[in-house]
Amino acid sequence: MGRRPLTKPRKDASQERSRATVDALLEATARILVREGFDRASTNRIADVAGVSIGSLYQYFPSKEALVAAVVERHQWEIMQSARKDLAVILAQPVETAMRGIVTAAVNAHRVDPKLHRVLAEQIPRVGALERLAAFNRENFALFKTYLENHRDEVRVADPGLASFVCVTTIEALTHNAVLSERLSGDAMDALIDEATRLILGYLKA
Amino acid sequence: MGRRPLTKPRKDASQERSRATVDALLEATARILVREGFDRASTNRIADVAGVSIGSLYQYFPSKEALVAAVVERHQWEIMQSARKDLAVILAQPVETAMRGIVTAAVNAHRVDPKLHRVLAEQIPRVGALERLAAFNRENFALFKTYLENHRDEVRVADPGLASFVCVTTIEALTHNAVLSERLSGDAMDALIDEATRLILGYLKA
DNA sequence: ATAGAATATGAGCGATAACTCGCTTTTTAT
DNA sequence: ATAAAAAGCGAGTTATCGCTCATATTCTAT
Repeated sequence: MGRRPLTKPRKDASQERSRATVDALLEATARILVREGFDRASTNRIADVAGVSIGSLYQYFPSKEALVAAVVERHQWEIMQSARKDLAVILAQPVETAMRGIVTAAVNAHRVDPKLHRVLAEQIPRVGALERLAAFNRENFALFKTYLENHRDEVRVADPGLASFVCVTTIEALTHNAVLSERLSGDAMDALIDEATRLILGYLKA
Repeated sequence: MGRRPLTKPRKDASQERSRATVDALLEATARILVREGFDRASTNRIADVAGVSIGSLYQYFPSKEALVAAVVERHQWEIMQSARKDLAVILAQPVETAMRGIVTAAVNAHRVDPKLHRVLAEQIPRVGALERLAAFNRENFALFKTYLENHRDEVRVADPGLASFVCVTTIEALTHNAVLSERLSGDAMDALIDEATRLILGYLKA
């Protein structure tokens, strides 16, 4: 009887029950990360909070790192959902409105579970998930650059690559800091969006 | 015989020999952080690399956290050394030259042991050292705000607090990303300084 | 020279972490 | 009804980590 992998982590969950288990694990991981930080998030504790045995955890995730990476991936997917629908519209518009739209979209993206976003941004670079984050940023960069090239007549930009680096970095930093600073009353947020838009437009239009 | 603290970590090192020990420990910690990351930097390993016994480590640092915090502090002190002398000159100048000076100073500050800077920025927020970093940023923010208020006639700024947040965040993010991105050939760096200066000046002068 | 203070040592303790494995229970398919 | 596959279980293994302490060595002052 060739019994093979009983402890070797399985890839997918085919039954309804197991899908619920995986979900509970992801949810528990996110909750513990937010409430207690990465260091307190032991696999035993995660399984406990999820109401699942430690053995089951390792049926679906080969390591703690894989589990955290899955949480990161899921969060980024949700952020992308938030941005994608706006983005299609935005990229078809002239710079004045497009830039304001991009800034607004960035703020909204950061508002998807900001506490989780913070802990992932601050404490997770250690796991390989850093790679995914970098890829995510590269995609934003490429999108922005393409937009600039397509609207070259509206802006004064010598080097679209450099300008994209400047703009994407700036927008990301401003929205990130603003949302995570608890300085985020609705009015303050609107003011921040105004300022960021002015900043970027002033730069692009010389 | 009231024998008191034999294992209770001592505060300072009075003899030459012990000062060398402390220094070796700080150096070893920085080296391991850079080459292997926070997680591999166990106290036993640090002591080993420093060529010092684990017992001696705990004579001078009450905990691993204290040791890492000391490394952070030392790095920030070195950065401040780099910035302070420039800053006095800069803050007495009109915005056009001052902003370029600030951006340049920020770049130079990030160039003090950039690898250590990266690992401290990325992996250390967990220890209380995060507090020191926040304080550091708050100081930059306050300095910038004061400058803006003193030069109100040269710029068009409705809210100096908001404008300082925007400028400091932007400069920090741009220099941080640029220096840590290995995109740092001398020419590229100069171009980045130009762009950042234009960005900030365009914003401040409406 | 010598006593006491300062400094250095490293085996080992207690805690906790990630992860395994033999086994039971539930579901699916026949 | 029943066998096999899927899912679940959790005590226990292994490893390492931060840190202690009893003791040894070196330095300073008299």
